[in-house]
Amino acid sequence: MAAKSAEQLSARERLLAAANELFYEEGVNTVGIDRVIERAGVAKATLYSAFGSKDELIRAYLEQRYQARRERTMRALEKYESPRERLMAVFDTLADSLSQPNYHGCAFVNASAEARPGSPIETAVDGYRGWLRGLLTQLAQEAGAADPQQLAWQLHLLYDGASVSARMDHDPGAASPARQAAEALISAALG
Amino acid sequence: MAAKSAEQLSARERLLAAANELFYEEGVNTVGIDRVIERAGVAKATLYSAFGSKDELIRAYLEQRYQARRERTMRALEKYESPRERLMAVFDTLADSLSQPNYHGCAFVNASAEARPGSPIETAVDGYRGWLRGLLTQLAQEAGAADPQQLAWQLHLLYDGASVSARMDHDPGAASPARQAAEALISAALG
DNA sequence: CCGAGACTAGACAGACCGGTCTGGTATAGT
DNA sequence: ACTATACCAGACCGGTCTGTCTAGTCTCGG
Repeated sequence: MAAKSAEQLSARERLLAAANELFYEEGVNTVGIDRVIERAGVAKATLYSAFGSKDELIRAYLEQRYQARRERTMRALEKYESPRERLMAVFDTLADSLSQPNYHGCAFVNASAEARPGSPIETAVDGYRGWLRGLLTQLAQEAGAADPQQLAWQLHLLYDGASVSARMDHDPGAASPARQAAEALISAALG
Repeated sequence: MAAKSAEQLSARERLLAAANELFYEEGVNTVGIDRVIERAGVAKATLYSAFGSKDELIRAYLEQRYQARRERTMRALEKYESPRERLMAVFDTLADSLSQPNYHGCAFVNASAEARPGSPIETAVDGYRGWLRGLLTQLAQEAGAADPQQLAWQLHLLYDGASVSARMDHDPGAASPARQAAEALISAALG
């Protein structure tokens, strides 16, 4: 459970950590294999025995971010009882992410923009988006929305829009209008 | 005024057309100079005498798309009188774009995800986003919103979110929930 | 007729790409 | 003590990248 100290991380874990930093900050295409292994302090052969290809390393990097986001979001949900509060908790978690100093946009949007069609990247992206949409839909239904799928889609648009705006407009407060809009849309959908 | 036939387009125009197709469909980093000049039927030296660098070609490509979108949007606005209808016309134009068969996401979001910080790409992106935000703010103000900047920001989030969703969820109808949400937010902001 | 400007074709440079392979070391299980 | 495993360092391969440069063609104004 406790975090391992840097020296005792396995080669695979160090590779994933290095990939997470470099791919997220500079883009999956810009960053070459050599920079990843250099930061991880790992031999090139080790990377290829662990992941098989760069595409698979990228997929593992996205999968890791997906799991981390899911856990963070679910942990925030647990603090509330009502579906409506739980919906807003999703946007609270988003606000936390967007206001972090090294925020560089949604990793999935960025990776998808660089991905070749049919690459394993798209699989990871679909998984992440499917989970978030499903979560929003379920909460919208529990809240009693007349059309839960429609409300979930609208909230998903706000979620994505805030991620885009935070990066492209250099404004870490983009989650605030998203949150207010979400409140208004939820109220309208329940009335 | 009339479109020139393909043969009498200047080398610069043919380069911009080729860049528009290739960069938009496959990404600005993935597509190399050689593919652009091959499609344009132009020598490499001509590209570099006309644009100076690949980055500048990308900037010109984005600038061209920005102008095209601005003209299309403004033309749609002119058909309406009331600020509220004019706001919705912005989303009508968006719906047209998203439902085109070769839609590959917002060119500015995609290019920005691939851009190195400080590259001329960011200048073009800022110009585009500043124009759209300004337009939305002005219309929101004319419509009588209590907080025009807040409403404009919210609508901008929906606009971006729909672009992202159309591409990443493979759903060209993403403008529809954006439009409905925009209606609800505008009503709430005027009430 | 002459020369300037715009253009084409393509070789070339230097860097970097993803990926493979060899060779050597350190450690742990039996 | 032997061996399997995991790992590191780095050479190497074929290919691609942006950008430069040479050399030759075509057109048009004066």
